Amino acid sequence: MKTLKIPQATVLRLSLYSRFLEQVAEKGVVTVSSVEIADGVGVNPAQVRKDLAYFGEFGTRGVGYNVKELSQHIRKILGLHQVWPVVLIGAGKLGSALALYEGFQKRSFRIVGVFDNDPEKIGKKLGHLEILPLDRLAEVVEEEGSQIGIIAVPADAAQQVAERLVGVGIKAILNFSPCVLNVGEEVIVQNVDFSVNLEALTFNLQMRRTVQFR
Amino acid sequence: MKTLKIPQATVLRLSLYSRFLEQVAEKGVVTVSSVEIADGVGVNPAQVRKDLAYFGEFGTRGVGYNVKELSQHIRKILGLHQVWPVVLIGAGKLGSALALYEGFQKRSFRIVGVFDNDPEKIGKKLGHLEILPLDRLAEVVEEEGSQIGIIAVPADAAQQVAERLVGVGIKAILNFSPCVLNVGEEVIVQNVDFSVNLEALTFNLQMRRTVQFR
DNA sequence: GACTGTGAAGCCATTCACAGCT
DNA sequence: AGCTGTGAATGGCTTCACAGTC
Repeated sequence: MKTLKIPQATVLRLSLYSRFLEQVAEKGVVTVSSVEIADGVGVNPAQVRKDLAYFGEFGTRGVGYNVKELSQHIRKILGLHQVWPVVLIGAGKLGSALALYEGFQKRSFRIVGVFDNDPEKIGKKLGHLEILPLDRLAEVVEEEGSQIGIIAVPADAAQQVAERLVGVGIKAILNFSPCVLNVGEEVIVQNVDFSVNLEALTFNLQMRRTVQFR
Repeated sequence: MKTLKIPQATVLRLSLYSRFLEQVAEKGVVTVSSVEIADGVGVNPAQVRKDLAYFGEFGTRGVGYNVKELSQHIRKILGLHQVWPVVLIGAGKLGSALALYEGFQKRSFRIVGVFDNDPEKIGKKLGHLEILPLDRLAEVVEEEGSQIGIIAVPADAAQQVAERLVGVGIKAILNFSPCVLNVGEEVIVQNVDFSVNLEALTFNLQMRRTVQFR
């Protein structure tokens, strides 16, 4: 077992496996095979086995994988054995929805600060959190030890916010704004871009209309 | 120039090119090179040229691409020369944020119906749209000719909603719920999954702490 | 017999490098 | 000289196929 050079695609799938395993664990299932996991998340069984094999030998030949055990392993691989304090920039409609989303804590994330630059919003509450002005960002990041920031501001402010986040020591950004952020190599960015995904749908719909498939 | 077998990755990038071109068009720029586009969206210039070459020869050697012209071409390739009527299921926090998001119309999408099964919400307004019960779905889809549905409901309802959408003739689904949908081959699904993306961040943060990079 | 772990093969996507046009 | 379009080379990811284990 050696680490280093894990395909990005593998990491994304681990997340899916993890959720699937927690689902079946709730139903009381004790053992699963790679075929069951594969069916559950819509991939090839060999893929599942290969993905897991990057990190060790978790299964038993002839039997399969112990659900609880594998679930724990994957959570640890993904770093979810600890709680991650996250700062959220942008308290608009999307930002508010994210701030109030209960699903984060189930996956081991905790929003520790919500920031906005609109004086109208500052001081208001989102759940148990008060919306703070951006000047308080550095302070909160330091206090809480946040390494992750979520950007939920309009496109024209996103780059500026990104730089600010990097400036206060944030190491990873989840970007919901519809633009490409320009940050140093050392900062990890993941984009959640609905338009891009919607447009993949329209492209394919159009294709099917003009070209004959299978 | 032949169609068929366009890499999925190419389609996603086209969306980025499209947005980038509209940005620079607003600034009055007339011509761009593949290098400028590449820098703008963070990819390799050869990639840009290859992506575009799947669909024709849009550039002029020695000069570059005409911004307006290329922008139009790409919009057409993505199917954005027409307006797409979209139905949205789920009027919770996320659904509401999506219903009120102004960015969709800039990209040629129009939300034509918002649905929920919570009697508390039905009848309330989201912008100019009234929240409707799910029984009205078939009617709206038919009237508006929607082919695209957005799922913004909790995980435990998502599969059921997906089947309902397929049942009324929806051909493509943008899924915001944290689960893998099981629908027929003929339905196109794109998942927007924040947890998966967040967990890619934690994985990488953890990696960097334990393993030495470059 | 059932299922994992894994080398090898196959497939797809990205990047290089250069001919060809302006 | 500058830049596109593209075959060839490379790199990465997925799937196959089977030896190994229970």
